[in-house]
Amino acid sequence: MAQPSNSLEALFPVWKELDDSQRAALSRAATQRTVPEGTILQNGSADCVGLFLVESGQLRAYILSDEGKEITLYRLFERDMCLFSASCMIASIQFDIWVEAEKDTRLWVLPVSAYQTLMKSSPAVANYTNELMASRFSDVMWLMDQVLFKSIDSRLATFLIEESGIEGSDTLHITHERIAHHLGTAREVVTRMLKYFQDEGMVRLSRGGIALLERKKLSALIQ
Amino acid sequence: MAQPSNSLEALFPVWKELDDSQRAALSRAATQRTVPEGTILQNGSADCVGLFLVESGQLRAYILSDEGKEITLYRLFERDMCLFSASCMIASIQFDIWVEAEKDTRLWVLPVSAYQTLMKSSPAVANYTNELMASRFSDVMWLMDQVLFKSIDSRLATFLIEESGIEGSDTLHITHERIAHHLGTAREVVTRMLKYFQDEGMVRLSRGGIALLERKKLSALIQ
DNA sequence: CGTTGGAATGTAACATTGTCACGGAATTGC
DNA sequence: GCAATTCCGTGACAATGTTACATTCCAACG
Repeated sequence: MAQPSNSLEALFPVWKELDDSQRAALSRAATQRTVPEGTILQNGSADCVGLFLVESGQLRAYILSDEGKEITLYRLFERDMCLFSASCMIASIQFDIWVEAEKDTRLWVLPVSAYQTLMKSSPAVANYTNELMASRFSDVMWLMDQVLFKSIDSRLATFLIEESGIEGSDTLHITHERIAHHLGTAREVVTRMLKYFQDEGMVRLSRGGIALLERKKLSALIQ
Repeated sequence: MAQPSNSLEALFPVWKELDDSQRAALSRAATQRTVPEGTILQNGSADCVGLFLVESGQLRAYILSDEGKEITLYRLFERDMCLFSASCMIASIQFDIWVEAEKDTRLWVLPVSAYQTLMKSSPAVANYTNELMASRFSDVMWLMDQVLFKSIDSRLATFLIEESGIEGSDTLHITHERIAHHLGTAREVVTRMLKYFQDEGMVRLSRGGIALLERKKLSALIQ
């Protein structure tokens, strides 16, 4: 059977540090999964399937309040690995994260038991996991900085520019509500600020769409 | 020479997983330090002395904005270890943390190089470091939840009760400004809310002091 | 002792952001 | 075409943050 273009071997950075039996065990345990956009891959602490290794597509990790407010913590792209879908693997993790597919996504699932065995026996895997967690930690600290120290106009401008980079286009197809969920604010606040951006000529709004007209002016808003 | 009551052996949980040469190397590298209340042990990314292992006293980790706003991320007590004073050890850490002594504190300093050698060679140490990072990550996620989803009265009530637990007293000796720095808000906001608490009979205020009068009423504010 | 300087607190006015309650417009599914 | 749903616009108000001071308390000093 033909290997897919992005094999486990190519995606998992510490593969080269593993010995033959470890490689065999991981290959045996790993499975592939393809999910359509919108799929909730992880809801809070509910399940603990294993680590997700993104082969293609895009995931979004976020937290959710009792009242339904949400904020995006970080996003995962090709080659990124999602630790928190396996939070039961690490006893000290005491919070609930949600993960959804932002695009149709193909991913490897590495079961907790197999990965845990690797971590216990291989310092390389344990240290890689460490770096991975530190990387997500850094993402969340960046977000903390944004939430605490930046104003909404700055944060919205940052988001629009970032998003246009991800999509590779000056026109974003996204609703105000989705933006609000990314930023952890209310839809009305986004609408209000976008309207101001439009009045200033920085964007052109349409239903479900935002065209960036003046990147320089938007960038100037970023503190 | 007499060992201090809290030896490295007693404080470092994975000591028992180390072999003799590892123990010897760590003992040789570790130094002790005693710092008075108010000492800044770590400022941003400036230095990278090593891991702090608290023997006695109390530390506070926080972030600081350009404009001088700050918020407490978590606190460290006896037996806790501070990873981020050694952030250079983990390449993926991309944020700046400040650490100050909230009380006179006695701590061990484990130099980065020695600890890194341990992590590379011992899965136990690497996995312990993992748990440690996950634990701090959880602290920060709790804070994120507070900042995003809770109101100020709830957060202040939570802080007062928590603080009285730490101090073991119903009377706190702390200024409004220090509380504001813990909560990541402005001094005036704390003053305003405390005045409300006092009007409701929940606390009695004095210069530099807050007496908790009605814990039940305070607890009821916590969402 | 009185004085004085700094730290801590009080407070009013205003700006920004979040919440609530709508209504209207655009799109989708019959 | 029509109904239902999604998305957006908007005004009023609440909560929190900011600015700019005034006032009070305390400790140190002469």
